[in-house]
Amino acid sequence: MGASKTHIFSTTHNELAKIAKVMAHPARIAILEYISKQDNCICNDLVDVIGLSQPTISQHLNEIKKIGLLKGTFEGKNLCYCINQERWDELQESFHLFFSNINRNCC
Amino acid sequence: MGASKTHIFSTTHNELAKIAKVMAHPARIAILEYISKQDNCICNDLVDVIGLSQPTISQHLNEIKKIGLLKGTFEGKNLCYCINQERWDELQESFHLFFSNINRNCC
DNA sequence: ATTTGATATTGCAATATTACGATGATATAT
DNA sequence: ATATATCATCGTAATATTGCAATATCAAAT
Repeated sequence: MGASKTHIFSTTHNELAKIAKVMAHPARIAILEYISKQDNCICNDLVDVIGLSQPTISQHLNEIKKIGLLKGTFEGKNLCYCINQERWDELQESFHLFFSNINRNCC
Repeated sequence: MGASKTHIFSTTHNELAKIAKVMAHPARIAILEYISKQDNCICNDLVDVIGLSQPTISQHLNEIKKIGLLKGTFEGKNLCYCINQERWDELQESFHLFFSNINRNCC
């Protein structure tokens, strides 16, 4: 085994799990927080800020990119990206919905 | 490697990542949603509801328990647990804080 | 055209996760 | 006491994740 049985779960559950998975690493939390606090698009400096090797940062960025949290240009040297705020708000809403939907009558 | 370099990150980042990790599996999302919607504490039926084997469900429940999301008795047959609502609210607040803290002046 | 500066990709080793069968433990019913 | 029902633990196989060195790529400057 080792692979999740995604097919037995609903799309909603799989989607939220996928988002959570991206957030399930302190480096990616740190990267997201750093980018989200910038005034402008980011150029490099993440390797210095986070403290992991360049290939590792690159991989983490890719995971973040996969769920649509980054926007900008990713071409060669003119790369310049920042948080996709629309997507950011969507994720926030997903978590909000999940946590809001609780039966307060229990216990 | 294979292990996260948790020591180079802040407690806050590690904590949020740990919580996200628990939510990073559709089975655990489904389990949490199911329990959180119940009127009463849960007794069994999770194996039927989710569709994974009993040992697997047991493992997932343990992960959820580790971050304090369940309360109740876990002794033999008198087991009876439900969502720890205080903790639930804490986690909700953690995600809310993370997503709220974004610089809207960028792009 | 070559160098430079920066990110991406590949390949690999170490570790973690997911899943389940077999087994163990524990409480209740018979 | 024995059987039954239910959850926990162990052991193991399959797969995924993390991290980095080496290397490739790519755009701009020289």
